[in-house]
Amino acid sequence: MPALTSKPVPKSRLSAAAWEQAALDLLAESGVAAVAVEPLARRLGVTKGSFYWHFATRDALLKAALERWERSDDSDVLTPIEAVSDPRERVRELIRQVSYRRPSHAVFAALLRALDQPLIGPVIERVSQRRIEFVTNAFRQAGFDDATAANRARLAYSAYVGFVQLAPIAQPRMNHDEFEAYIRDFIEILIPH
Amino acid sequence: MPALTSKPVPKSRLSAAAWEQAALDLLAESGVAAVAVEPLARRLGVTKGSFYWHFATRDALLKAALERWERSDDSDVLTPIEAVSDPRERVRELIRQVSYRRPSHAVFAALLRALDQPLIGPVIERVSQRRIEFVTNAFRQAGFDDATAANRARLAYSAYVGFVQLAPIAQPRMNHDEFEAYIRDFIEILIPH
DNA sequence: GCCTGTCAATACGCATGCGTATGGAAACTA
DNA sequence: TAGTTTCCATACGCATGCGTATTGACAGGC
Repeated sequence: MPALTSKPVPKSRLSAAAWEQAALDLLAESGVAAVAVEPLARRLGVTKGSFYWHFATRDALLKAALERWERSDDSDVLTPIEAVSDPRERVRELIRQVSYRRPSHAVFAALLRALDQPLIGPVIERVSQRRIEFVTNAFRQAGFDDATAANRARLAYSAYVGFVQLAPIAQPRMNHDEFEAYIRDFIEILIPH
Repeated sequence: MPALTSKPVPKSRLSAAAWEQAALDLLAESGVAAVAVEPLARRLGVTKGSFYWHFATRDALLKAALERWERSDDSDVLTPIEAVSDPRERVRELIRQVSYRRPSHAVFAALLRALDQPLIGPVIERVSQRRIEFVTNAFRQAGFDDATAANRARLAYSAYVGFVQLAPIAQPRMNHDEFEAYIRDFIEILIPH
């Protein structure tokens, strides 16, 4: 039974894309600092001799992986939700996405904790900008004036970021009903009536 | 001119408290990972031979420093604000404290980014619990029922945490007036009228 | 003035991480 | 089948961080 931690067996030979995906998986699980060459290689069942054929440096891998994530995050999360016409329902759906903690959100949470690093900061900055604009538009369509919509969007996004950070240590661990009630209040507070 | 980064000159001989304070300073500036024995010793103008006389291990220092911070954070931030009688004004004052980014908040922001570490998680957990209770009480006094007060407090605290995290990369860097307007909306949204 | 306890310097061993160099095996190509 | 390209293993050098061991300097108590 060869199962140390995950999958220490190389299917065949590796591609750069495989390294990038593995980096994102590890990133989501254990944070940016854990994305190191040797551990990744062990996980893929090879040695770092392989890695340095595909990438010049560790930062190059990180950069490529982040670009991959940023692309997929946009098209997987925001774009589908844009189809929802009612702005209240759209925001509700956005929040619901978060609660289900898809892999993309785990990556986001991990990146938030490494905002200070030069490779990470700009990514979060761009993603945040787009998301806040997305929510601002929803609020405008819900009838708020521009300034109010912007501030409510900032508040909503900050609350989202804070929630993502605090969720793993949430005190008595909210159950499903409590969470639904919280979301109801969340929406009601941000978009009254 | 012996000034490399800060103060590489030992006043005399060091105490454990001096190490703890230096650890908190470095923590606030560069995060938990930066709190390493040799860099700290350099900063204090000694070598690690000194450190291991005062502390058995690096984690022991971190633990002591965190206890020190947790104590002072309670008495410096929450307790003084409890004196403010009007709940709206109390929350407003709490938020204002954050905006001025006192050292204690820089420590908090750094700790948030290391929530996964076993020494950090419980500290943030306790501090968050107390703060959320504090805000929940304010909302109750403002006339909300228990469940609503709790959810609004969660939302407010999440927004606070998110704001602290995002502030360093805030897009066009809010100016003072914009920030004041944001705070006004923040209060208005959370405690209408 | 000695002696003991307090604080610190130096030197070491060990681990982990990055990146390089070089050689080998497997796969594709001609 | 011979040769080239692609992918990977092994071994090394270097840096940083933790913790230990040993020795030294300087204080105060006697």
